[in-house]
Amino acid sequence: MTTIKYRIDVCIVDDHSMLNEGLTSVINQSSEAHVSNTFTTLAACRQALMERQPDVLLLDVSLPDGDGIDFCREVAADYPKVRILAVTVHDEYSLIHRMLEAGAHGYLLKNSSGEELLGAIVAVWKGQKYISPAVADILDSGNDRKFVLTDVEKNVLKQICDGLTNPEIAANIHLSTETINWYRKRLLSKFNVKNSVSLVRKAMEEKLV
Amino acid sequence: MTTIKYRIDVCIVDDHSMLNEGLTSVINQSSEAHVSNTFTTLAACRQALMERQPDVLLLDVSLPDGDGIDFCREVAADYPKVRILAVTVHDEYSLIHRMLEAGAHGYLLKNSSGEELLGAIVAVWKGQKYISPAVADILDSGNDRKFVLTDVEKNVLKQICDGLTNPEIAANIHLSTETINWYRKRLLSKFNVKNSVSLVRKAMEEKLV
DNA sequence: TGCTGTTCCACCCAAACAGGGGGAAATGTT
DNA sequence: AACATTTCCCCCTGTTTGGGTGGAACAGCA
Repeated sequence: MTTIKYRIDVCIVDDHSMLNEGLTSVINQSSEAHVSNTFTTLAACRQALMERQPDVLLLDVSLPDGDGIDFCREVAADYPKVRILAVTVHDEYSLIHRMLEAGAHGYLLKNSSGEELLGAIVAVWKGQKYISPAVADILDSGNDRKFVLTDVEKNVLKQICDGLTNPEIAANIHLSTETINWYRKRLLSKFNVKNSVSLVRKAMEEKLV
Repeated sequence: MTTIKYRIDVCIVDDHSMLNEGLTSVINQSSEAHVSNTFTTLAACRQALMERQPDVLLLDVSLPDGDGIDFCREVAADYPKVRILAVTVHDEYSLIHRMLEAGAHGYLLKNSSGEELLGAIVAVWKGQKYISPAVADILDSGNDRKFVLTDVEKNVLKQICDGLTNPEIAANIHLSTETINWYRKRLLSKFNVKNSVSLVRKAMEEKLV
């Protein structure tokens, strides 16, 4: 048995305090890392980061407080030495992609084992990227059928999902009703569906809303 | 310090093994209960129940294997002595209502503390119902605006959500297109929305799909 | 400079949707 | 038996949608 020189300093941001307590307990039982703090809101975490930065930040995607993706970008910019490991239930291509693009150093699903979590913490701490196998599969398979949308298309899609009609959307973004109708049809074609209802379902399933 | 006579036997069914391990660790550190087994699928749990029944079963709603609600009904029928405590992230009125109706003895959100969890385990073990305060609020506030749908309405709603048109649905359940159209309009009115897209969104948000 | 792609707008047209009306048969309740 | 409720069907109306086709303005790029 080797002597431990250093235990990685970990903070957790997740609104499910059950998971917070559970993960803390699991991590603290290990010899590689220990949890110095847990938060259930982004605000609390942001506050604490100003005082003190952990080595690794475990970050959920959906917080009551705001968006884990934006927060990830924020932390990566303000505290580049903090390694960010996304820990979430969301296995949608779009979310994983955006999270990694926002500067996350690893992405783990909550159905991973505690063992894998510890391995991931060590890996990102060492400066490696850690993508769990299941997530890597999703990234690969999603690569061919990823939905590339222009800004206007995203905007129109969002408003369609909110139940707005072509004339209403047209009024909102100062375009012709016919143009909006054209975008709607392009979206139907890109998502390979035949009506707006299916479009909305698919967009929601892919978490593009 | 009092002497402990008995520790409540707890099993956990949740597909997020991180939470499983975490909860196990939290519960086992307490003096009131201990975890005898954890499962990530309903099938595994069903198998184990035939051999041995715990005092309390912690049950998630969404399992990869099937529906936590149906499973709850099944366990309540086959093993009436097993107390079921729902532990989930879902805070929608419809789900809570159906879970309790299916025979759950308690309902806890995953953002509850470990302390509250232990209290809940003890409470349901004693034969009490445990509804966490946040959940009780939802049940109360949801009582007035609950959506009561007839069987046909539910059927039509489901097919609308799948993107089927009036003629298609009419063909499926052997009714006139006009009748389906009438049901659609009744749904719009019941959900207080003005088009099918909004209807689908609301139904999905309320987890009625 | 020409090429390619994106964005925007237009027109036709059939189908589907949404709002309003009325009405009949079956079922259940009292 | 009288009553309400549920379920089912039909009509009319205007709006919205979805499937085509076509074309102009503008960008980036070779």
